Amino acid sequence: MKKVAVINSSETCQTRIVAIKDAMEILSGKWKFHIIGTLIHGEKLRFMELLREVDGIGAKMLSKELQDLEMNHLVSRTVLNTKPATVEYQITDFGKSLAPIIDEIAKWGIAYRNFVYTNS
Amino acid sequence: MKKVAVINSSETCQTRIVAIKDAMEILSGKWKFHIIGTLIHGEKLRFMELLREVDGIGAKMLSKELQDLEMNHLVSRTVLNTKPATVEYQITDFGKSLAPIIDEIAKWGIAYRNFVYTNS
DNA sequence: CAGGATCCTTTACGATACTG
DNA sequence: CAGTATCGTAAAGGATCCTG
Repeated sequence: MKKVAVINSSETCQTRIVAIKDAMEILSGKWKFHIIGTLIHGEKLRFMELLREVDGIGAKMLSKELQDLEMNHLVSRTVLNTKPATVEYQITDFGKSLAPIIDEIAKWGIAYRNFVYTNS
Repeated sequence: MKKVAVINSSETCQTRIVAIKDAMEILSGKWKFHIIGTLIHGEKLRFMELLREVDGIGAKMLSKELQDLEMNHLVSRTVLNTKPATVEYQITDFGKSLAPIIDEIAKWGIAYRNFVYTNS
């Protein structure tokens, strides 16, 4: 009984560590959260629109990050047959499940500012 | 009235972006969450203990990350006058405010696994 | 318009050896 | 014990030019 409990708790802990590693691997980098945040906000954006809205990013980075996000099922990509071709990016339903994380991070970032400001 | 609303929402949006940038700057890297998680779990750990508990990290990285975290008020460092000197690291109260973020990320990491597993 | 190719700079990270 | 110094590699990020 005790043994089972220990094993379970150990497994839970390992699971958490692996889960955090997974998540960070997918979400790491300078731009992921900005892109996702932008897409959650304004569904269906074209490449150029994202390039403008995600402040400071370059075309290469945006392209690469979008591919990553698409590969991980967080963003969908639709090519419209116009000419010249336009492409629409959209957050997936699963991608939307990141909203709570982004909210928490934003909240904490604000709290951090207040804290540093108050204690300096 | 409309104008005020727009300005407010724009300011709020900017604030969020900056907050996320702040937070990610402080929390980015391969090890921050693991170290913080470990310290939240088991208050008062020495350098060597952390080196053992944070799986895979090297002394140089640990040292540098701890300095970062201390500088950002997330971790406190206490030198005990024993010989040879031992040092205790401890999460600060403010550092503990990261717990919700870590929880959300861990939750999401698990959900991600399930999602990918189910859709593949 | 949407991006790939190329080249370059800068960080991140890691192994090893060494010191108070 | 708790680090620092040094060196080296790999990955991230960016500027510019080019193409269907």
